[in-house]
Amino acid sequence: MAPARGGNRKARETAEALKRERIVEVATQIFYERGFRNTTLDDVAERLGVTKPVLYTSFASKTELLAEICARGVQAAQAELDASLAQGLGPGATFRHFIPRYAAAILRTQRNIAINIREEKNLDPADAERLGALRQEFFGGVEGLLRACRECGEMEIADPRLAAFVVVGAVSWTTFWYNPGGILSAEIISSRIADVILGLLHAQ
Amino acid sequence: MAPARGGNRKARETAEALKRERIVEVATQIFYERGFRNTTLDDVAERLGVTKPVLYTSFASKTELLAEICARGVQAAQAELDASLAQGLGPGATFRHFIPRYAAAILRTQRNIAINIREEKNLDPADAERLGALRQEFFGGVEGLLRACRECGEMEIADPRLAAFVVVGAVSWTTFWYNPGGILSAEIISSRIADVILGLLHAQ
DNA sequence: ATCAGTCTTTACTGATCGGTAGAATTGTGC
DNA sequence: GCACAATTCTACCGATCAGTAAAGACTGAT
Repeated sequence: MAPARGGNRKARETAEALKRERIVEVATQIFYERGFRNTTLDDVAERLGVTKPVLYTSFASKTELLAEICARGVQAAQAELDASLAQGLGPGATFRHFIPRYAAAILRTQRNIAINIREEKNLDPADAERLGALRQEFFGGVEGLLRACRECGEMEIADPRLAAFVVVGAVSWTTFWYNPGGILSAEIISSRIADVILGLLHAQ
Repeated sequence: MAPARGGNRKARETAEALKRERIVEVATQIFYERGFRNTTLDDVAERLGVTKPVLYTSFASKTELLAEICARGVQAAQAELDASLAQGLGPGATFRHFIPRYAAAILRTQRNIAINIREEKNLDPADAERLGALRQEFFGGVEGLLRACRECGEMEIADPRLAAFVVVGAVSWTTFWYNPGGILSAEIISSRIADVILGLLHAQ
């Protein structure tokens, strides 16, 4: 019954990964509810049913935990962009494929996005720079896609950069009003937001 | 040369008002740069060339100062809405009058808006409620205006509430990318944003 | 049962900072 | 130039909390 040495190690690593995941999950919720600086690591540990030093076996510092939480939002958005680009469609079709999935990803990672926006000044400068670069990369991708749409004549876009700001802004802003327990489901909102944006760019 | 008793008192009150204004101005800048919790009142006092207790002659607490800063953003937006409504125009014309001025007001109070969004969790609960009510009032006004536009057949609006979210979101989001020192001036941005929004609602 | 290695807890430290009491200073009117 | 009021400064308190060291508990293998 006893697992071999290798298996044991693997089991420990899985356990560690699960623990890390639980910490991120709970911390995301509390940071979102009360704010980063109004939450102590004792609060996080308490809701996990453990004590503070346990957190330090998975994260080197409170800000490292914050950085991990922030990163997940941008990464989810970037993953949708990558997936849409990988479909091998033309610019317009790629954009139409992307938008509803992007909106859905933002609603899914709503708390991460909100924390990222709110707590940017509490990040370690190195992390802030890293995350800023990720955001830039994503934004550049959206802008590039819009520019491609314009160049092949599929959409009327006066200023691709401003258009990208409006698109990203309209989607990101849902973070501040979307209520998971409300009347409108995430599916309906992401689909309607997509309609609005595509209508805006005459891209339907 | 000596002012009368009444004049002296008035002078003192003006001085107090000016002092209060300077404190708000400087605190807005530093809170915006470093974040509320990363700024000490000693920092604010230092940049003003005074010491901490001086701040307490104008504000009862650090959070009261924060609340004042946050309130100014919403108030500026509300003032533009009120002014547009007071023109006595029809819904569509009122909306077209309002949008560019609203965008300009947000760019003008950019730092206040950003601080309001970021530091909401650091507000005193009573202040948070008060400011939330102000925001609600403003949002309700925009939603009502859009509903009126739809009802008199001036615009195609499927869901006035969602439309209000998109309008407020598109404008508010400028807070996070507008750079006062950048290429695009506030005038150009507010005018272009207005075009985008009005185009979106087929209201031009 | 016992031992070794791992994980968890208790208990503490050191630094930070909002807020304040009382001394010192400045300015004003006579 | 003096009395008196208003304002500002110096110096401190007390609470909070990230982070850690060292003791203790658990686990599985022998």
